[in-house]
Amino acid sequence: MTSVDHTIGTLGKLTGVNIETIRYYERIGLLPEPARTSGNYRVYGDTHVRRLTFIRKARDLGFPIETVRRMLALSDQPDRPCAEVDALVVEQMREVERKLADLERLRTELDRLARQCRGGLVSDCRIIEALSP
Amino acid sequence: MTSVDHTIGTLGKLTGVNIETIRYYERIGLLPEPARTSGNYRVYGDTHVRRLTFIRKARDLGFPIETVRRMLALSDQPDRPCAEVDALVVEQMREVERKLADLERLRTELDRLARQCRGGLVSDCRIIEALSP
DNA sequence: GATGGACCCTGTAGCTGCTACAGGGTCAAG
DNA sequence: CTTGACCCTGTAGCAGCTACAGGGTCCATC
Repeated sequence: MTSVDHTIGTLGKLTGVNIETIRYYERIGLLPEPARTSGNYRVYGDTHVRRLTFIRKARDLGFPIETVRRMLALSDQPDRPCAEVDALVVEQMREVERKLADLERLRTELDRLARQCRGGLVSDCRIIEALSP
Repeated sequence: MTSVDHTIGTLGKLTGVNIETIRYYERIGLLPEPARTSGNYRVYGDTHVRRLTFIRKARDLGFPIETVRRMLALSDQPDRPCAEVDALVVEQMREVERKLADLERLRTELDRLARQCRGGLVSDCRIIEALSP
């Protein structure tokens, strides 16, 4: 079993997570507090690398912090049904789809707006007009 | 010229903007400070209604506050080229398209993840696995 | 052993765009 | 004269970081 120790800087490089963000995750209890050296430096082991990698991947998929927290809790309880994890993923899918729908509506609106520009002066700008009552 | 006066509550109802938000817009200098009654109530006129409607529509299109501010400034200078307004719209389009692309990538990823669930226990959950290093 | 630079520490404030109080004042109807 | 609906200010909170300020540590080099 090869267990390597890392400073916060190394952990950041290994996982691609900003140092300040790592400390933030610790503060909100997402990442467990690591041991300290005599000089009060944080010392991370392989568990931390794994956990932080998990967090980063989940965050990259847009999962909110609180959902990541629940996922981590679940992954610590191997005898729970996988369906609980799946439900979180499905909920996130729905959320993403809601946002996609919103943005698509926006794009349509903006496109219509942009097409109305005929050059000229602000005084008879259709865009400004469209935004006015 | 019919000029009607409104309290903040009426203005909110007319424009669909939350009262607290209206005060917030005033604080950040987006909506000009209105006159006050002897009892220190804000009194809004038609200009305020127009301006706040403009703000709301622009915000609904996702324009950031600072962009709305520039748009309002432009709409106050009728002799400037309309192209400056158009540029803001085009930039917002790009922003929306960037976000759409991001979300579409997310949806694909999440979809793949969700499909991997075979039921069973967390211990051999593919989703958890996929998020682990 | 002194010095320099790269790294680490804590604590706090800022970002966006609101929203939600707490703790008060005003005003009109009944 | 009281009740209730409205208004006021000021401040804190949300998410999820990020960016300091003002210090300490560690290691290599002179």
